[in-house]
Amino acid sequence: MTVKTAAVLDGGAPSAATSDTSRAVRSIPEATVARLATYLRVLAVLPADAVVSSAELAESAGVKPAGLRKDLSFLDSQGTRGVGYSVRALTDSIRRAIGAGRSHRVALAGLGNLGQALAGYAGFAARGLVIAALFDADPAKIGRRIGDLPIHDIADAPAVCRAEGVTIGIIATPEECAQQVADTLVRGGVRSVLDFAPGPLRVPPGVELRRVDLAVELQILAFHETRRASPVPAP
Amino acid sequence: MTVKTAAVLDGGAPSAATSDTSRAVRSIPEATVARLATYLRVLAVLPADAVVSSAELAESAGVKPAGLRKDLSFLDSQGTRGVGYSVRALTDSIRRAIGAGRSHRVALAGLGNLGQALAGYAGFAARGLVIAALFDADPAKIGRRIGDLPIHDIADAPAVCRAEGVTIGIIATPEECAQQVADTLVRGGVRSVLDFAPGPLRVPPGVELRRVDLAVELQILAFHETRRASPVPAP
DNA sequence: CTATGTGAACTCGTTCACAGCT
DNA sequence: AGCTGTGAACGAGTTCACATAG
Repeated sequence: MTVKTAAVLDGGAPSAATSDTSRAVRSIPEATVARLATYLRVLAVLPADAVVSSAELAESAGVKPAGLRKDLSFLDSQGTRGVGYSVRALTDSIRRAIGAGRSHRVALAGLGNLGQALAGYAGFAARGLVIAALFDADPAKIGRRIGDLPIHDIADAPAVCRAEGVTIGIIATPEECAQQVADTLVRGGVRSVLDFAPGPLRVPPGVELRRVDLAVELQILAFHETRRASPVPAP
Repeated sequence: MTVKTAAVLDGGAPSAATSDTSRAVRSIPEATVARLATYLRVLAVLPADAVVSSAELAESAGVKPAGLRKDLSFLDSQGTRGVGYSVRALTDSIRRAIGAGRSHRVALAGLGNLGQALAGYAGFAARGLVIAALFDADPAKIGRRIGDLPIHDIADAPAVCRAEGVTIGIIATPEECAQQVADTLVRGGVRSVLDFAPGPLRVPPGVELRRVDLAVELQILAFHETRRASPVPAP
């Protein structure tokens, strides 16, 4: 088998790159952050007072022991040599490093099937993510409620986001409105955006952008399928 | 701003790694494949008889010209020096390389909100992906139809998948059943799996696995938010 | 003697600069 | 002159081996 670290795609600005509000904090590699989140989930199902070895954790998380230790070396981790890691201590440590400590307020724009799936997604709260506002542009949806949150008109996003202290935005709208929605959210003070809409999206410097493109994911699988069909071009 | 190539997460087997049905085909880097898919989308909105420069395409796709050309260098691409790329020729070339040529049949397991969102997702057909079978374990859902496809009992997956010639499977079930569903699909001949369920998933060697973990994506944004809060530890 | 922590080699991917067509 | 194609430098991330602490 071949486990690949999922995908991606950048869709944002040309290069500008590293700029950011805070200066280049010499810190945890993004790839490591992703894995730390996974370790956190694995740790969650273990008794708080217990000790695990890197081998055990790695096994559960699907990575290699050495890699796991490398990841943990980025935090002020405190494993005990010859023994292992205290589940409680390690959990706290990762939480602190990753920001699962403080809670972040997120806005969700676009309440089609995908948006509703996201709205209903558990595991948000567990990770310190609080969905604080819902937006859509469809008059038929505006005003209705999902759970105990009302769906606001996307046009009101700037005001609502500020009022709710939202810093993270999720875009689950059709491709056409994605850019406009992003602009609106950013105007509301959103500094990190997770975009599910296909197509390029541009955000101002200082705003963090991540994309998940379903079509691209599938396309990559298709690629591997195709490759299977033609073992080797011609040696 | 900081555009990051999206995420990920492995969750699969420990290492086994590179093994695969076909021998290591010296071929296109995965990162490049992801971008090629994007270029394809950009190209789709251009007149077939037209010529674009790497600069123009790169601008639209959100990458740098040099990088784009590097990507294109992996295929038998034929740009004309001093001029640019023929939209038609380039499109065909990418299609062929990526496998958007032949059509792949995919099975979708789990028809909750996310599953339905996926089932309704356009852009599949456009990319040569055909949803050929739907599965769920909920008796209330089995037998109903979405579009013109009936929802089958996941237990029938092996038979149905083989009958339908399915090679790609999408798992949109709750975490608890993910592993079992994966096993079932694989038994039905599925060779590539896209997993949306959190938690680790193990597939046999030779089966390609990709994961999209919403919680992890969000967690990464939260991380950047947190980092923003503390500019620099203490110089 | 066990399991952690990490420097150093290595692999993969990105960036750049420029040579080569047209 | 203009834009493609790519070798070579660079950087990020992964793997490994081993020194180190309990």
